[in-house]
Amino acid sequence: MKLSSSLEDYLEAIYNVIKVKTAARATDIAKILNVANPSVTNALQILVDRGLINHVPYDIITLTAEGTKIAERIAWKHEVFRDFFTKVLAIDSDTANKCACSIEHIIPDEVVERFIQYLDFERRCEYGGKRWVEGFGFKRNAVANENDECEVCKDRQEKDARS
Amino acid sequence: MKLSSSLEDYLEAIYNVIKVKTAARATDIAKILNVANPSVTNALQILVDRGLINHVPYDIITLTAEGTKIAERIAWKHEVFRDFFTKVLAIDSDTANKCACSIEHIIPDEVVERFIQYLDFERRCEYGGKRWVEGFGFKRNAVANENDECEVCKDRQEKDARS
DNA sequence: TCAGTAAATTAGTCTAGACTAAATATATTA
DNA sequence: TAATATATTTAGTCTAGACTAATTTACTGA
Repeated sequence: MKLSSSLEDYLEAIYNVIKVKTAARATDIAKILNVANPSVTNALQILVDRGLINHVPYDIITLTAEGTKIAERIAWKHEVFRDFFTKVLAIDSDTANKCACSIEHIIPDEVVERFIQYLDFERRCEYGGKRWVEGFGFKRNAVANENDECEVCKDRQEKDARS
Repeated sequence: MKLSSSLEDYLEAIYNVIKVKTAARATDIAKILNVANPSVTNALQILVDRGLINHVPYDIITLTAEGTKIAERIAWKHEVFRDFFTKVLAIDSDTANKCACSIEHIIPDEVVERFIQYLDFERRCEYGGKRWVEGFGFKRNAVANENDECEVCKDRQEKDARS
Protein backbone atom coordinates (compact mmCIF):
# COMPACT_ATOMS: atom_id res chain seq x y z
CA MET A 1 0.00 0.00 0.00
CA LYS A 2 2.99 2.30 0.35
CA LEU A 3 3.53 4.71 -2.52
CA SER A 4 6.76 4.75 -4.51
CA SER A 5 8.88 7.90 -4.52
CA SER A 6 7.67 8.54 -8.01
CA LEU A 7 3.98 8.32 -7.14
CA GLU A 8 4.55 10.49 -4.09
CA ASP A 9 6.06 13.09 -6.38
CA TYR A 10 2.98 13.03 -8.60
CA LEU A 11 0.66 13.32 -5.64
CA GLU A 12 2.64 16.17 -4.15
CA ALA A 13 2.71 18.02 -7.45
CA ILE A 14 -1.07 17.69 -7.76
CA TYR A 15 -1.43 18.96 -4.22
CA ASN A 16 0.74 21.98 -4.92
CA VAL A 17 -1.13 22.88 -8.06
CA ILE A 18 -4.47 22.55 -6.33
CA LYS A 19 -3.35 24.86 -3.55
CA VAL A 20 -3.13 27.57 -6.21
CA LYS A 21 -5.66 26.58 -8.85
CA THR A 22 -8.42 24.50 -7.18
CA ALA A 23 -7.90 21.75 -9.77
CA ALA A 24 -4.93 20.39 -11.69
CA ARG A 25 -4.47 19.36 -15.30
CA ALA A 26 -2.15 16.66 -16.54
CA THR A 27 0.08 19.14 -18.34
CA ASP A 28 0.67 21.16 -15.16
CA ILE A 29 2.02 18.04 -13.53
CA ALA A 30 4.13 17.08 -16.53
CA LYS A 31 5.76 20.50 -16.50
CA ILE A 32 6.41 20.53 -12.77
CA LEU A 33 7.91 17.07 -12.69
CA ASN A 34 9.61 17.46 -16.02
CA VAL A 35 8.22 14.27 -17.52
CA ALA A 36 6.29 13.50 -20.70
CA ASN A 37 2.51 13.62 -20.74
CA PRO A 38 1.95 9.86 -21.06
CA SER A 39 3.94 9.36 -17.88
CA VAL A 40 1.43 11.54 -16.10
CA THR A 41 -1.55 9.72 -17.58
CA ASN A 42 -0.07 6.48 -16.40
CA ALA A 43 0.56 7.74 -12.87
CA LEU A 44 -2.92 9.25 -12.67
CA GLN A 45 -4.47 5.90 -13.44
CA ILE A 46 -2.60 4.31 -10.56
CA LEU A 47 -3.52 7.10 -8.17
CA VAL A 48 -7.17 6.76 -9.17
CA ASP A 49 -6.99 3.01 -8.59
CA ARG A 50 -5.58 3.64 -5.15
CA GLY A 51 -8.36 6.06 -4.35
CA LEU A 52 -6.09 9.06 -3.89
CA ILE A 53 -7.32 11.29 -6.69
CA ASN A 54 -10.49 11.89 -8.69
CA HIS A 55 -9.98 11.83 -12.39
CA VAL A 56 -11.79 10.66 -15.49
CA PRO A 57 -10.08 10.77 -18.89
CA TYR A 58 -9.65 14.24 -20.36
CA ASP A 59 -10.92 15.86 -17.21
CA ILE A 60 -9.39 17.83 -14.35
CA ILE A 61 -7.69 16.28 -11.35
CA THR A 62 -8.70 16.69 -7.71
CA LEU A 63 -7.62 14.95 -4.54
CA THR A 64 -9.75 12.58 -2.46
CA ALA A 65 -9.78 12.97 1.31
CA GLU A 66 -7.27 10.14 1.62
CA GLY A 67 -5.13 11.64 -1.12
CA THR A 68 -5.15 15.03 0.57
CA LYS A 69 -4.08 13.48 3.84
CA ILE A 70 -1.13 11.73 2.25
CA ALA A 71 -0.16 14.72 0.11
CA GLU A 72 -0.20 16.99 3.16
CA ARG A 73 2.15 14.68 4.93
CA ILE A 74 4.56 14.66 2.01
CA ALA A 75 4.40 18.44 1.67
CA TRP A 76 4.98 18.75 5.39
CA LYS A 77 8.13 16.67 5.16
CA HIS A 78 9.29 18.75 2.26
CA GLU A 79 8.92 21.94 4.27
CA VAL A 80 10.71 20.54 7.27
CA PHE A 81 13.71 19.46 5.24
CA ARG A 82 13.78 22.63 3.17
CA ASP A 83 13.76 24.67 6.36
CA PHE A 84 16.45 22.55 7.90
CA PHE A 85 18.70 22.88 4.86
CA THR A 86 18.20 26.59 4.36
CA LYS A 87 17.87 27.78 7.94
CA VAL A 88 20.20 25.48 9.81
CA LEU A 89 22.74 24.48 7.20
CA ALA A 90 22.54 27.72 5.21
CA ILE A 91 22.19 25.85 1.92
CA ASP A 92 20.90 27.83 -1.06
CA SER A 93 17.21 27.46 -1.61
CA ASP A 94 17.46 25.67 -4.93
CA THR A 95 19.73 22.91 -3.63
CA ALA A 96 17.70 22.77 -0.43
CA ASN A 97 14.52 22.12 -2.36
CA LYS A 98 16.13 19.44 -4.49
CA CYS A 99 17.49 17.64 -1.46
CA ALA A 100 14.19 17.95 0.37
CA CYS A 101 12.39 16.59 -2.66
CA SER A 102 14.46 13.44 -2.73
CA ILE A 103 14.70 12.62 0.95
CA GLU A 104 11.07 13.41 1.76
CA HIS A 105 10.11 10.02 0.32
CA ILE A 106 12.63 8.13 2.33
CA ILE A 107 12.86 9.47 5.85
CA PRO A 108 10.29 7.96 8.22
CA ASP A 109 7.87 10.18 10.11
CA GLU A 110 9.45 9.69 13.54
CA VAL A 111 12.70 11.03 12.21
CA VAL A 112 11.01 14.00 10.60
CA GLU A 113 9.46 14.75 13.99
CA ARG A 114 12.92 14.88 15.46
CA PHE A 115 14.00 17.34 12.84
CA ILE A 116 11.10 19.55 13.83
CA GLN A 117 11.93 19.30 17.51
CA TYR A 118 15.48 20.15 16.70
CA LEU A 119 14.57 23.14 14.54
CA ASP A 120 12.29 24.29 17.31
CA PHE A 121 14.94 23.82 19.94
CA GLU A 122 17.54 25.73 17.97
CA ARG A 123 15.12 28.55 17.34
CA ARG A 124 13.86 28.98 20.85
CA CYS A 125 16.56 27.82 23.22
CA GLU A 126 18.68 30.36 25.08
CA TYR A 127 21.72 28.30 24.36
CA GLY A 128 21.78 28.73 20.64
CA GLY A 129 18.37 30.08 19.89
CA LYS A 130 19.11 33.59 21.01
CA ARG A 131 22.10 33.44 18.74
CA TRP A 132 20.02 32.02 15.91
CA VAL A 133 20.15 34.24 12.90
CA GLU A 134 19.63 32.05 9.81
CA GLY A 135 22.25 29.58 8.81
CA PHE A 136 24.32 28.21 11.63
CA GLY A 137 28.01 28.96 12.12
CA PHE A 138 28.46 31.44 9.34
CA LYS A 139 25.92 33.86 10.57
CA ARG A 140 25.23 32.75 14.09
CA ASN A 141 28.82 33.11 15.17
CA ALA A 142 28.75 36.78 14.33
CA VAL A 143 26.50 37.20 17.33
CA ALA A 144 28.06 34.47 19.43
CA ASN A 145 31.44 36.09 19.12
CA GLU A 146 30.42 38.94 21.33
CA ASN A 147 31.64 37.17 24.42
CA ASP A 148 34.69 35.82 22.70
CA GLU A 149 34.56 32.53 24.48
CA CYS A 150 34.22 30.04 21.71
CA GLU A 151 37.08 28.24 20.09
CA VAL A 152 35.19 27.50 16.91
CA CYS A 153 33.94 31.02 16.59
CA LYS A 154 37.44 32.34 17.09
CA ASP A 155 38.73 30.02 14.37
CA ARG A 156 36.09 31.32 12.04
CA GLN A 157 36.67 34.90 12.98
CA GLU A 158 40.35 34.52 12.17
CA LYS A 159 39.59 32.84 8.86
CA ASP A 160 37.09 35.54 8.00
CA ALA A 161 39.58 38.24 8.88
CA ARG A 162 42.12 36.67 6.55
CA SER A 163 39.77 36.45 3.59
CA MET B 1 29.11 8.25 -15.46
CA LYS B 2 27.26 8.68 -12.17
CA LEU B 3 26.40 5.47 -10.34
CA SER B 4 22.82 4.59 -9.48
CA SER B 5 21.85 4.22 -5.82
CA SER B 6 21.78 0.51 -6.32
CA LEU B 7 25.30 0.32 -7.76
CA GLU B 8 26.57 2.58 -5.00
CA ASP B 9 25.13 0.13 -2.50
CA TYR B 10 26.98 -2.73 -4.13
CA LEU B 11 30.22 -0.82 -4.18
CA GLU B 12 29.85 0.24 -0.58
CA ALA B 13 29.08 -3.32 0.52
CA ILE B 14 32.18 -4.58 -1.25
CA TYR B 15 34.21 -1.86 0.41
CA ASN B 16 32.89 -2.78 3.84
CA VAL B 17 33.60 -6.47 3.39
CA ILE B 18 37.11 -5.75 2.15
CA LYS B 19 37.82 -3.60 5.18
CA VAL B 20 37.41 -6.78 7.24
CA LYS B 21 38.36 -9.63 4.91
CA THR B 22 40.82 -8.24 2.29
CA ALA B 23 38.59 -9.62 -0.50
CA ALA B 24 34.87 -10.09 -0.97
CA ARG B 25 32.83 -12.93 -2.41
CA ALA B 26 29.53 -12.55 -4.24
CA THR B 27 27.61 -14.29 -1.48
CA ASP B 28 28.84 -11.86 1.16
CA ILE B 29 27.38 -9.04 -0.86
CA ALA B 30 24.12 -10.85 -1.50
CA LYS B 31 23.67 -11.40 2.22
CA ILE B 32 24.52 -7.83 3.19
CA LEU B 33 22.23 -6.26 0.62
CA ASN B 34 19.59 -8.91 0.99
CA VAL B 35 19.35 -9.69 -2.70
CA ALA B 36 19.60 -12.90 -4.73
CA ASN B 37 22.96 -14.06 -6.05
CA PRO B 38 22.26 -13.36 -9.72
CA SER B 39 21.58 -9.75 -8.86
CA VAL B 40 25.08 -9.54 -7.47
CA THR B 41 26.64 -11.18 -10.53
CA ASN B 42 24.86 -8.68 -12.68
CA ALA B 43 26.00 -5.68 -10.63
CA LEU B 44 29.56 -6.98 -10.52
CA GLN B 45 29.69 -7.09 -14.28
CA ILE B 46 28.66 -3.46 -14.50
CA LEU B 47 31.17 -2.40 -11.86
CA VAL B 48 33.91 -4.27 -13.72
CA ASP B 49 32.91 -2.54 -16.95
CA ARG B 50 33.14 0.79 -15.21
CA GLY B 51 36.58 -0.03 -13.89
CA LEU B 52 35.59 0.12 -10.24
CA ILE B 53 36.26 -3.47 -9.20
CA ASN B 54 38.49 -6.37 -10.22
CA HIS B 55 36.63 -9.57 -10.76
CA VAL B 56 36.74 -12.55 -13.09
CA PRO B 57 33.98 -15.18 -13.01
CA TYR B 58 34.02 -17.44 -9.97
CA ASP B 59 36.79 -15.44 -8.36
CA ILE B 60 37.07 -13.01 -5.47
CA ILE B 61 36.26 -9.31 -5.69
CA THR B 62 38.63 -6.44 -5.02
CA LEU B 63 38.40 -2.71 -5.60
CA THR B 64 40.38 -0.73 -8.16
CA ALA B 65 41.95 2.57 -7.11
CA GLU B 66 39.05 4.44 -8.67
CA GLY B 67 36.55 2.11 -7.04
CA THR B 68 38.17 2.61 -3.66
CA LYS B 69 38.01 6.36 -4.04
CA ILE B 70 34.31 6.30 -4.83
CA ALA B 71 33.50 3.74 -2.14
CA GLU B 72 35.34 5.80 0.46
CA ARG B 73 33.27 8.79 -0.43
CA ILE B 74 30.05 6.84 -0.08
CA ALA B 75 31.13 5.33 3.23
CA TRP B 76 32.12 8.78 4.41
CA LYS B 77 28.66 10.13 3.67
CA HIS B 78 27.15 7.20 5.46
CA GLU B 79 29.16 7.95 8.57
CA VAL B 80 28.29 11.63 8.53
CA PHE B 81 24.59 10.95 8.31
CA ARG B 82 24.65 8.15 10.82
CA ASP B 83 26.46 10.43 13.26
CA PHE B 84 24.06 13.24 12.63
CA PHE B 85 21.05 11.03 13.21
CA THR B 86 22.35 9.30 16.31
CA LYS B 87 24.33 12.11 17.89
CA VAL B 88 22.32 15.17 17.03
CA LEU B 89 18.81 13.83 16.62
CA ALA B 90 19.17 10.99 19.11
CA ILE B 91 17.71 8.46 16.67
CA ASP B 92 18.29 4.79 17.46
CA SER B 93 21.24 3.32 15.62
CA ASP B 94 19.24 0.92 13.49
CA THR B 95 16.95 3.59 12.07
CA ALA B 96 19.89 5.97 11.76
CA ASN B 97 21.77 3.48 9.62
CA LYS B 98 18.79 2.82 7.41
CA CYS B 99 18.21 6.53 6.85
CA ALA B 100 21.90 7.13 6.23
CA CYS B 101 21.95 4.28 3.74
CA SER B 102 19.20 5.76 1.66
CA ILE B 103 20.13 9.42 1.68
CA GLU B 104 23.85 8.88 1.19
CA HIS B 105 23.19 8.32 -2.52
CA ILE B 106 21.18 11.46 -2.93
CA ILE B 107 22.68 14.31 -0.97
CA PRO B 108 25.42 16.16 -2.88
CA ASP B 109 28.88 16.51 -1.43
CA GLU B 110 28.64 20.23 -0.64
CA VAL B 111 25.66 19.57 1.56
CA VAL B 112 27.41 16.72 3.33
CA GLU B 113 30.26 19.12 4.03
CA ARG B 114 27.81 21.43 5.71
CA PHE B 115 26.57 18.61 7.88
CA ILE B 116 30.14 18.01 8.96
CA GLN B 117 30.74 21.65 9.71
CA TYR B 118 27.56 21.70 11.68
CA LEU B 119 28.41 18.58 13.66
CA ASP B 120 31.77 20.06 14.34
CA PHE B 121 30.31 23.38 15.37
CA GLU B 122 27.82 21.80 17.73
CA ARG B 123 30.49 19.66 19.26
CA ARG B 124 33.07 22.35 19.83
CA CYS B 125 31.28 25.64 20.23
CA GLU B 126 30.86 27.20 23.66
CA TYR B 127 27.32 28.08 22.81
CA GLY B 128 25.92 24.63 22.58
CA GLY B 129 29.03 22.51 22.35
CA LYS B 130 29.75 22.68 26.05
CA ARG B 131 26.25 21.47 26.62
CA TRP B 132 26.60 18.76 24.01
CA VAL B 133 26.14 15.34 25.48
CA GLU B 134 24.75 13.02 22.80
CA GLY B 135 21.34 13.60 21.40
CA PHE B 136 20.24 17.20 21.38
CA GLY B 137 17.42 18.53 23.52
CA PHE B 138 16.69 15.42 25.50
CA LYS B 139 20.08 15.13 27.00
CA ARG B 140 21.68 18.44 26.29
CA ASN B 141 19.05 20.38 28.16
CA ALA B 142 19.86 18.52 31.32
CA VAL B 143 23.09 20.46 31.38
CA ALA B 144 21.70 23.63 29.85
CA ASN B 145 19.09 23.86 32.56
CA GLU B 146 21.67 24.71 35.15
CA ASN B 147 21.22 28.42 34.56
CA ASP B 148 17.49 28.07 34.17
CA GLU B 149 17.29 30.60 31.42
CA CYS B 150 15.82 28.70 28.56
CA GLU B 151 12.16 28.57 27.72
CA VAL B 152 12.44 25.34 25.75
CA CYS B 153 14.47 23.65 28.42
CA LYS B 154 11.93 24.67 31.03
CA ASP B 155 9.11 23.26 28.92
CA ARG B 156 10.95 20.00 28.63
CA GLN B 157 11.81 19.91 32.29
CA GLU B 158 8.16 20.29 33.18
CA LYS B 159 7.14 17.59 30.76
CA ASP B 160 9.82 15.28 32.09
CA ALA B 161 8.72 15.95 35.65
CA ARG B 162 5.16 14.99 34.75
CA SER B 163 6.09 11.73 33.08
C1' DT C 1 -21.49 25.08 -35.82
C1' DC C 2 -17.56 23.64 -37.54
C1' DA C 3 -12.42 23.91 -38.32
C1' DG C 4 -8.24 24.14 -36.20
C1' DT C 5 -5.48 23.79 -32.12
C1' DA C 6 -4.26 22.15 -27.73
C1' DA C 7 -4.56 18.55 -24.33
C1' DA C 8 -4.84 13.82 -23.11
C1' DT C 9 -4.69 9.06 -24.02
C1' DT C 10 -3.33 4.69 -26.29
C1' DA C 11 -0.08 1.65 -28.01
C1' DG C 12 4.16 0.08 -28.00
C1' DT C 13 9.23 0.36 -26.70
C1' DC C 14 13.14 0.61 -23.54
C1' DT C 15 16.00 0.27 -19.29
C1' DA C 16 17.30 -0.80 -14.61
C1' DG C 17 17.16 -3.93 -11.41
C1' DA C 18 15.10 -7.35 -9.16
C1' DC C 19 13.69 -12.51 -9.39
C1' DT C 20 13.67 -18.09 -10.23
C1' DA C 21 15.35 -22.23 -12.24
C1' DA C 22 18.90 -24.53 -14.37
C1' DA C 23 23.66 -25.15 -15.48
C1' DT C 24 28.42 -24.91 -14.44
C1' DA C 25 32.55 -24.24 -11.85
C1' DT C 26 35.10 -24.74 -7.55
C1' DA C 27 36.09 -26.71 -3.07
C1' DT C 28 35.94 -30.37 0.24
C1' DT C 29 36.29 -34.66 2.03
C1' DA C 30 35.98 -39.67 2.14
C1' DT D 1 40.76 -39.11 -7.02
C1' DA D 2 36.00 -39.39 -7.28
C1' DA D 3 31.65 -37.79 -5.17
C1' DT D 4 29.31 -34.42 -3.23
C1' DA D 5 28.31 -29.88 -1.61
C1' DT D 6 28.61 -25.04 -2.28
C1' DA D 7 29.24 -20.89 -4.97
C1' DT D 8 28.58 -18.59 -9.16
C1' DT D 9 26.83 -17.70 -13.46
C1' DT D 10 23.46 -18.08 -17.41
C1' DA D 11 19.12 -17.72 -19.29
C1' DG D 12 14.95 -16.01 -19.15
C1' DT D 13 11.03 -13.45 -16.74
C1' DC D 14 8.83 -9.57 -14.47
C1' DT D 15 7.80 -4.80 -12.87
C1' DA D 16 8.13 0.16 -12.45
C1' DG D 17 8.55 3.99 -14.75
C1' DA D 18 10.24 6.51 -18.21
C1' DC D 19 9.92 7.49 -23.45
C1' DT D 20 7.98 8.49 -28.69
C1' DA D 21 4.54 8.33 -32.20
C1' DA D 22 -0.03 8.14 -33.32
C1' DT D 23 -4.71 8.79 -32.07
C1' DT D 24 -8.61 10.77 -29.86
C1' DT D 25 -11.06 14.21 -27.27
C1' DA D 26 -12.16 18.87 -25.85
C1' DC D 27 -11.91 23.77 -26.48
C1' DT D 28 -12.12 28.12 -28.98
C1' DG D 29 -12.98 31.59 -32.30
C1' DA D 30 -14.69 32.89 -36.80
